[in-house]
Amino acid sequence: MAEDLTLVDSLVQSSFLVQGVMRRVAARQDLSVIQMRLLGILRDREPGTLLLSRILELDKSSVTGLVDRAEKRGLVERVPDPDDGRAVRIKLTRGGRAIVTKGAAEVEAEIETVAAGLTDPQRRQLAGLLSRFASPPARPAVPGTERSPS
Amino acid sequence: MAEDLTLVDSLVQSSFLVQGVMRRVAARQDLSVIQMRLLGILRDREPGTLLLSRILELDKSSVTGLVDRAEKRGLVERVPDPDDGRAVRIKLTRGGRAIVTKGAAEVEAEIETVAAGLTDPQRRQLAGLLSRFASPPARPAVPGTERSPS
DNA sequence: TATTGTTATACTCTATAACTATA
DNA sequence: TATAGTTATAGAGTATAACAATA
Repeated sequence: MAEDLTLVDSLVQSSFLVQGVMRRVAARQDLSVIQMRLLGILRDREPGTLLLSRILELDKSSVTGLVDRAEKRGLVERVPDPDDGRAVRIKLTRGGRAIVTKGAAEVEAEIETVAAGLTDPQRRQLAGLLSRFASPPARPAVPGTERSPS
Repeated sequence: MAEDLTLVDSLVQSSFLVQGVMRRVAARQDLSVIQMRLLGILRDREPGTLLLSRILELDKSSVTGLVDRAEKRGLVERVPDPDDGRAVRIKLTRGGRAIVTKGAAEVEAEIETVAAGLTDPQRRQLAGLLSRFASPPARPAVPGTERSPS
């Protein structure tokens, strides 16, 4: 069983599978995937609204709302940018960091479970191939794009 | 460059990449990913509201709204189920089929572009590994789960 | 003038609870 | 009683357009 899918089909189906895992993990903290992804991005950065909108590929006004809701729940905070009076820096609170750390660990664990059928060499191979796929060398992308909650 | 990510990281990142492709392709038809996914599911089935809700992992009332909007745009239609007076069958219209066919081709083309850096054997290998990942043999899932617009 | 960010508005997506109709 | 589906409601997520403040 499980006759091989095409490359595209297998990528599309696994993307839904992974998104489903993230959705269930985020839901446990009463968060959406996009909220968890926001927290994931903030783990190693303090971007402004505009940069966040480029990373997430959302309109800046959508980011304002996203950050509003996260801030209301005490997960992130806005601090004034010392170098630019117009700008803010958005950063994780301690509570936000705790939640994203836990969420990342749970996503990791659940995906590892799904991948349990693969041997170690197969896992390394898959990781290597996907790395090249997910980060093509010649990609004129936005700096910092596609860093995600893991 | 592109030092290898962990298996989980590469899966998460590629899932965002693929979802981004689908979002842009669907947006060209002024559709969301979930609407395009709905059309994709209907390509080879005429499920009822309840079965659709299990496939999409949404509440049945969410499916009602989803189908309402698709029907209003002439992409799907509800026909009475001949075997059950309570049920409906949701099916693609001709226009809906045209759109999903085009969308699937575009997703295919865009993902192929991203995968252009891989050799043929690498592509086969990746497809094979992902197939086993995306459809683990021992998965007590809902029948029909995770079929997507491609 | 251009950039950073927010606000106002409208629509889609989603879940919960309550309901109707049929089995 | 149970099942299939819809409706009412509320909230999150998103984009567009217009705005304020700073560069």
